[in-house]
Amino acid sequence: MHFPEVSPMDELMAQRVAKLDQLRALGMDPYPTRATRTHTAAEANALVDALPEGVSEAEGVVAQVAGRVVARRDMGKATFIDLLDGTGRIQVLLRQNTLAEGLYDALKLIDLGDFISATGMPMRTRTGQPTVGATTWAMLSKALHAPPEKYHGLADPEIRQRRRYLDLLGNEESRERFKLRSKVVSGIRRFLDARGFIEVETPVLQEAAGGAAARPFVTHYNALDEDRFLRISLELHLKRLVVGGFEKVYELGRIFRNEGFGLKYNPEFTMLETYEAYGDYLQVADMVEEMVSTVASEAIGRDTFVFRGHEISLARPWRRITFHDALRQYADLDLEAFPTAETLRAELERRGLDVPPTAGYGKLADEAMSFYVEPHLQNPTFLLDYPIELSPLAKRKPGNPRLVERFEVFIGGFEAGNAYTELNDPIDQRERFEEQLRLRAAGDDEAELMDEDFLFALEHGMPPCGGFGMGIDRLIMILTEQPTIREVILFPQLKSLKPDTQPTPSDTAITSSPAETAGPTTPSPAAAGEGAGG
RNA sequence: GGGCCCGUAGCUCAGCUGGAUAGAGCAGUGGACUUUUAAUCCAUUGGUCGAGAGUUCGAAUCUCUCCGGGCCUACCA
Repeated sequence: MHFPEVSPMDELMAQRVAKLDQLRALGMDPYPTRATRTHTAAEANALVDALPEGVSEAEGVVAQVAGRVVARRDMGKATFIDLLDGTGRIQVLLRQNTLAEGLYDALKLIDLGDFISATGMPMRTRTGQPTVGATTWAMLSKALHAPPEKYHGLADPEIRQRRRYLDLLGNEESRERFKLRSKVVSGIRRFLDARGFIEVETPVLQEAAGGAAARPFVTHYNALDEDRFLRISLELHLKRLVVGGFEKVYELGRIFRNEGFGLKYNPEFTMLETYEAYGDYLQVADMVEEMVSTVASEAIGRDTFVFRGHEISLARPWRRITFHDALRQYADLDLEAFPTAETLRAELERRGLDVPPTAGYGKLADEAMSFYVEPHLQNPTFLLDYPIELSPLAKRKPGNPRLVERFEVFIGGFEAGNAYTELNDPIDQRERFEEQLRLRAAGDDEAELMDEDFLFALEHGMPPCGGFGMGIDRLIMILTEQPTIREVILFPQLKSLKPDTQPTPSDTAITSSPAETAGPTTPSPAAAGEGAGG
């Protein structure tokens, strides 16, 4: 195994713990209650960069910076320390002749990973590096473990994902990637808000999880002594809101699907769903094109990406092709020649595809699409007009009762989004649910369940409506050019650690003499913490 | 579930066709150095080589079992 246990008090940690006492002996609290800073690293750097040509000191300016000690170069009577804060790095120069008595010697109590503050004049060193020429410094928080190796960083993917804090504090690319994710998400919100959408929140815990073909997680509600299901989609509640009169709604939230995890799957993932009254799936397609290309350009500054070896352009317009035409083009398969589940199954088996025994017509067509078509769809492509069997919540296509007005959008060879002209005929919707129940009875445990309240809502009338759903994580994968979903989720699902490898608290028990400031031990744990401050 | 691969110091990794006391860099400790930036230089601490069993005069190295993990595949619109 390559996963380090939380070590018992090893030698390195013992040395750091001993420094706690040494700091206290010098009158320095290793964990002071609060800190002050006047400048972020970025502000301090900018201040120096703004100095006129030939001027190397910001005379009269006193800047206090704070951050984690990420590098240290000890030159004898001068020491350079690099601090990392949320805005970047700032170098601090500490010299024996500019620090108060004893403060220079106390530098040996600073280790990599500690948080300190340093105060002094912003300046430029001989080599041009913006630097705070410190006249004093203070410990803000002492770290008891060494940070990851400074040059190679933390490389083990498991530790990087399981202990993301170590990845983030050691690997700048990782920090940048998650900042980018945040910019994309806020960009999506800005885009939708600007178009008059309102953001809403709907229940995660549901009596029946519907709106998608997936198995839910089950949990137990103690107060009612009933099971609840974690939502697998946002759809049915958002459409209730359209019935209620909200014309443009979206929700950006976590959904949960009880399935395995892998390169592009995580059991909990972030979904965007939008519903627009008086819209249809073609209007939604226009909006999606605009939203994704706009957000990519704004958040990342470009609209071409290299994803899994393919160059992908998000520039508009995006290609549009029907589901049937795509199968004709990439598989030389004409679905109209195989109109029943039996004939289609026979054809796919003749071609050597391994299809699940319970698959109905829709599932079979989808299998063929996944196998033959999906890998070719690198640049954004809308696949239009799906078989009705695959889409129990979408409205029929006028003139062709076997198709629905639906698209899935593919980018980088996988599905990134899904949209319908929403089915608003309550009678038709009831029949579709009944068909789903038949599929379920035939062994498809991902088929939709009847949702009587949703039907009751539709029976009150829902305006024509275009709806859309997009897996945000997959979009982020493309925009950050990451081949795995785990690299774009801060804390991805991982196998649980077996008990004998789990850190045990007693292993990390630390003994050092109590701080002068420490009060008597509170006898009741319930009385501790939380109440103070404010 | 199937296939391939990995586990050596706190971190990043060598060593693996069996050979003596298991190495390097970083981090740590001690020392030199008042403008460095992967600082440099000198010295030095630290390892039950994932665990167990076996083969052998001798195992980090070969075999088996187990533990933990990764990748691919399968499952998963």
